[in-house]
Amino acid sequence: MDMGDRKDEILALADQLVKSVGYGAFSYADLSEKLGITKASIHHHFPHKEDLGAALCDSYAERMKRGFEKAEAAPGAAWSKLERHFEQGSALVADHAKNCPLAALQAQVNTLPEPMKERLKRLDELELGFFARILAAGRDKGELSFRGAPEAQAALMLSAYKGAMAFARVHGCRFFKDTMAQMKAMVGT
Amino acid sequence: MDMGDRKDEILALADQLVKSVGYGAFSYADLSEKLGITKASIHHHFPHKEDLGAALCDSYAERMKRGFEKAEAAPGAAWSKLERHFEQGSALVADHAKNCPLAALQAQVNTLPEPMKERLKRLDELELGFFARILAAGRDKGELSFRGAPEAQAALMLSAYKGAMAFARVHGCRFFKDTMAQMKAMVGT
DNA sequence: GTCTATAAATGGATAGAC
DNA sequence: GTCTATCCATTTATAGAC
Repeated sequence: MDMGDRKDEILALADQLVKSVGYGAFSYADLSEKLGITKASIHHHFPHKEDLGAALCDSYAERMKRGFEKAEAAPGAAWSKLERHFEQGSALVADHAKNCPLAALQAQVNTLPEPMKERLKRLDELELGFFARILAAGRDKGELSFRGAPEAQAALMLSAYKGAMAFARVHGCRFFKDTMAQMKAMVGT
Repeated sequence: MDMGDRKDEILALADQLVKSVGYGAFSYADLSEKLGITKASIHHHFPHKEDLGAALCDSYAERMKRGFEKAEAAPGAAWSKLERHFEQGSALVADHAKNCPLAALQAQVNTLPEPMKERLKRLDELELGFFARILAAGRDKGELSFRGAPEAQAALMLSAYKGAMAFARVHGCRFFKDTMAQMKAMVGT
C-alpha cells in the first residue's frame, strides 16, 4: 500500500503523458494538477524539465533491460517472444491512442535536449539488439524464416511495428492488428 | 522573380517546420522571423494556427493527388514506382533529419485540433490507397510477390517506411537505406 | 518536501493606424 | 497587406517561508 517515492510518482505520470502527447506537449502544470502538488514541488525533484526527461529515459532503460533479460531467459518459441512484445503496442493503442514512448521521442527528436537524444539512441539500440538476438536464435532453430542479417530484419520489423502503432492512433486498433498479422505471414510462421 | 502569394510562402515555411519539429513545436514567431514580417501579418492570412494547419493539410492533399495520378499513369515497373516514393523519405532524412509530414502529424495526433485530425486521416487513406493499387497491379503482372490483400501489404510497407524514417532521424540515413533494402528483399523482387 | 509568490519569456491572438 | 501596440494565458524556473 506504499505510494512509492514522489519521484517515482512523477515519473510514472510523465510516462503516461509522453505516451499520450509526447515530451514537448506536457507541462509541469499538467503534472502538478494531476498529482495534487504544486509546480514548485516538482521542480524540487526535477529542477529542469530536461532532468525529468533524462530520468524518464533512464527508467525506460532499466525496465527494458529487465524485460528483455527475462524474455530471453524464458522458454518458448521465438515468435511468441516477439508477439508478447507486440502486445504491448496493442495495449498502448487501445488505451486512448497512446504511443510507444520511444517512438514518441523519435518523433520529437529535433526538439529534444541533447542528453535525451543520446539516451534515446541507446534505448533504440537496446530494443533493436533484443530483436536481433531473438530473430537469430529463431532462424537457427528453424522457427523463423527471413533473408539477410538478423540486425536488418530486426530494424525492418521494429520499424513496421512502430509505424503500425502510429497509423493505428489515427485509424483505430484494427489497423494495428491487421498490419501485424500481415507481418506474421511475412516472417513465415 | 515573382515572390508568389504570401499565403503560399507561409505554407511553404510551415511545411518545412512541420517536417523538422512537428506542428505543435513551431510558432507564429518562428514564421515571422524567417519571413521578415510580423506575427500580426501572419494572423491576417491565417487568423488561428488551426487554420494554418488545416490549409497545410489541404495543400498536402492536392500535392499527393497530383503526384499519385502522375505516378500511376506513368509507365514502369510497380517496384520502381514505390521506390520513387521511398526516395522522398530518403531525401527528408538526409535534409537535417526531417520527417514525413504525415508521420509528424500522426505522432502529435492527440494534441491536434479536430479539423486537422480528420484531414490527417484522409491523407493517410490517400497514401494507403495509392500503395494498395500499385501493389495489386504489380502482383497481377507477376512483378511483385506477397501474401494476403494488397491493402494489408500496403499498410505493412508504409508502416515500415515511416517507422524506418523515424529511426533514421536518430540513427542516421544508413538505417533507412539498410531497412528499405531489407524490405525490398521481402517483397521478392 | 511542500508551499506561496513571483519572475521572465513565449505563444496565440486582437485592435486599429497606415 | 502590413505594421505597432497590446492583451492574456501558459511555461519554465527561482526565492524564500513553513
